[in-house]
Amino acid sequence: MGQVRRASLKDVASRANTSIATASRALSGTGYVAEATRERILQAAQALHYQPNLRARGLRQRVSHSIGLIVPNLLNAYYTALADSISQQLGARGYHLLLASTRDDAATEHDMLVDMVGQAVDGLIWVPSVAESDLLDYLAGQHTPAVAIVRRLKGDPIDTVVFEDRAGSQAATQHLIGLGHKRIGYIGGDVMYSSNHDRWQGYLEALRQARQEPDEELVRLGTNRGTWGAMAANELLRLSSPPTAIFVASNAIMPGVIRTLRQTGVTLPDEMSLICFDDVDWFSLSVPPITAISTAYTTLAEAAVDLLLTRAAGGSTGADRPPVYMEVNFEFVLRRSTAPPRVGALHYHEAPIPEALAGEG
Amino acid sequence: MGQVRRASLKDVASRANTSIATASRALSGTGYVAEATRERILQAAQALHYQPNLRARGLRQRVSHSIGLIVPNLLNAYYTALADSISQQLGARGYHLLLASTRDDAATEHDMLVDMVGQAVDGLIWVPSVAESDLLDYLAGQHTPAVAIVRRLKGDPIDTVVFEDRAGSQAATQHLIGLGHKRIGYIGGDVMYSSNHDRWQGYLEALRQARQEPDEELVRLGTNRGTWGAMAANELLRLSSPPTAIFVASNAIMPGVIRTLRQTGVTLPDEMSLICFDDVDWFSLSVPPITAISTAYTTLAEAAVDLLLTRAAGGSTGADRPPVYMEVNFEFVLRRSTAPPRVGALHYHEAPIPEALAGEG
DNA sequence: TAGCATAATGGAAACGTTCTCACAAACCGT
DNA sequence: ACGGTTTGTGAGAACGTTTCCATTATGCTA
Repeated sequence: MGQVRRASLKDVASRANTSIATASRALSGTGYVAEATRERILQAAQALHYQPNLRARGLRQRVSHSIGLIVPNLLNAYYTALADSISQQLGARGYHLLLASTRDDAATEHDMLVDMVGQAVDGLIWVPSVAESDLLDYLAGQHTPAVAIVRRLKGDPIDTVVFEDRAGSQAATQHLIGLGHKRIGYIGGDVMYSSNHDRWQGYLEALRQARQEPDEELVRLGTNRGTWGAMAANELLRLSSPPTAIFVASNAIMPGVIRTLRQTGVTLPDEMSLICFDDVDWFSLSVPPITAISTAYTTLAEAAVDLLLTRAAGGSTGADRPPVYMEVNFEFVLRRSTAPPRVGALHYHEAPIPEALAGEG
Repeated sequence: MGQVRRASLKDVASRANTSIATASRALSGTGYVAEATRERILQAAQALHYQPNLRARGLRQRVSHSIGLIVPNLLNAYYTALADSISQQLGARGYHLLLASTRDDAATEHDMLVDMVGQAVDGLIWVPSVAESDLLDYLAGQHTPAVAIVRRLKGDPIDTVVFEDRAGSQAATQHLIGLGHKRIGYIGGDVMYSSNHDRWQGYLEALRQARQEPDEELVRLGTNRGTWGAMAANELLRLSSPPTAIFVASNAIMPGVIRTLRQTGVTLPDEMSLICFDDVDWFSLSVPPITAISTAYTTLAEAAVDLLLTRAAGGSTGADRPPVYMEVNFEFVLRRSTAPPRVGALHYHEAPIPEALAGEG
């Protein structure tokens, strides 16, 4: 009639003919326990394949050594790289990772967050999908520290680490301006997300600084998806005065843009310059290779984990210090998809609306 | 001097002037509780922002409603798509996801797995990095059900869901053979992993069926990384009698292969046919678009979750039924990177050893 | 030899739940 | 008026830990 459950400390203790308390001490290495007894206990534990129940331990110690990560999805290389990096960081510091993806659905996001708090995570790393959230009060009420990444919350009420969206975007646009472009298109995601908002603003800012009047026609705000890129690029090309360069604000949008450009026979970089915020590996293999603003995922991950764990440790380091706001540097990666504008008008073939791409699902 | 911890059931109960037991019943909706009392309790819970501690609940109920996922990394689109899909599946079924990535390091893998069992997950979805593992005995001892995905364990001792590595590989090779290729190169990962092993075998099998003598010179087994692809492609090109087609066994290897081909000026598909096991979105944007064997991540994820949860539910469905082994279908995606071999010898430029690519880290 | 720190042990409380009971009150059908 | 069901409630055990505390040997110093 072998037991049908995992061996518990009680089992170990009784097999080693000792008390639970002593067994606990022996295994955790704290407090007094005679060498002989320790030996017996260790052996018993070994024999029973004893594995401490971290859930119970967490309950007693009120620390779970686990943190939650909430991202919109795992299909965009953006979040994937982040998750991988964060997972590494946490592992190295003895923490477990609970992962949830929200598909940018507010209700789902709410549920997952509440749920993670329920799981008693020690902290939360969170890509918020909304700028203002009742979840903040909630988190405060539950005494669960959280750090926002990638996207900001209004007023930055909690620790925040984002990329230099505005500055990077500005640099990209300036690059195009510097090449002599007068009509620069912008294809980006929904500006309700701060990252998209800031990139958009960076673009406008650069134009203003160069004394170029922003043309609303040239700005296409949609979603961070390949399908949107295809549509938006099509629209830009059909303008009576199409752009000579396009700044794409997310790698997820790029496949659609490139596809449309190919289908319409517009050549890069002669007839159209193309630059993207956010570098992914296949950009360097594209024909021509794509110039991009590269962001340091690892740095962001490190910063976020650091911030969170310090905050979670609380007490000593001052749990009530004001929220920290950080931006991690971008890097300009010059490749071959940008060049001075060609003189003369742009001609392109009539293109069918491209079919859906394998997007973020 | 407000409380510095989360509100517990006790707090709710005392605020509602009732017992813990009744509060529990009211909130869980089980058993008898008077309407008036229920009202009071719900209000108290609301006021205190009460959130049940799932850790404690799990302890008592011996069910955690969480499952662990162990993957080699999250930078390869392969595992990323899988993780995303599994995360969706689990979320929909009310389960939490604990994620760990091992970097294919056996020691790390061991630790993470033991750790997850310690967390008392209800089950494990696992990409094993070794074919035989003492972890199996361990899992059995801990009564933690697990399903292996992507890679098989020797003898398939537990539920297993993999892709049709062998058949897909065979189909890819047959495609090249059908085009008339006589010298088909193979670039793949370490065959200690069953997926790589089976793909390699599928390739050999196809050759044998076509009465082609496999040439060891043409087979390059290394790692699933871009850097390896670059090296291996270089080696193949330098052969006195180079291949006219290359079968690449993993998407992660492709960037390096393509880079080398570009650098040496070998044109696709005229001078070299290229086909890849495992389709990723940028293949369709490559020049030319890459022919590939596409695998159904979502299907695999669904199957794995189904299998695991049934197993975890145990009892009713027969917890002791023999392990299930499943393969999920591949799809052949014909694009433009494959063509009949060109007559005449292949010429290529001398190429430098390409620098490291952004690989799996 | 008394006094006292040190070493070794086990009992029991606590963490926050759920859930089995026992009990009491109310309501029923005879 | 009586046995029986239904309704409502709370005490307390249990889940598997850690940890505080009390207890007992043991060794040492004065």
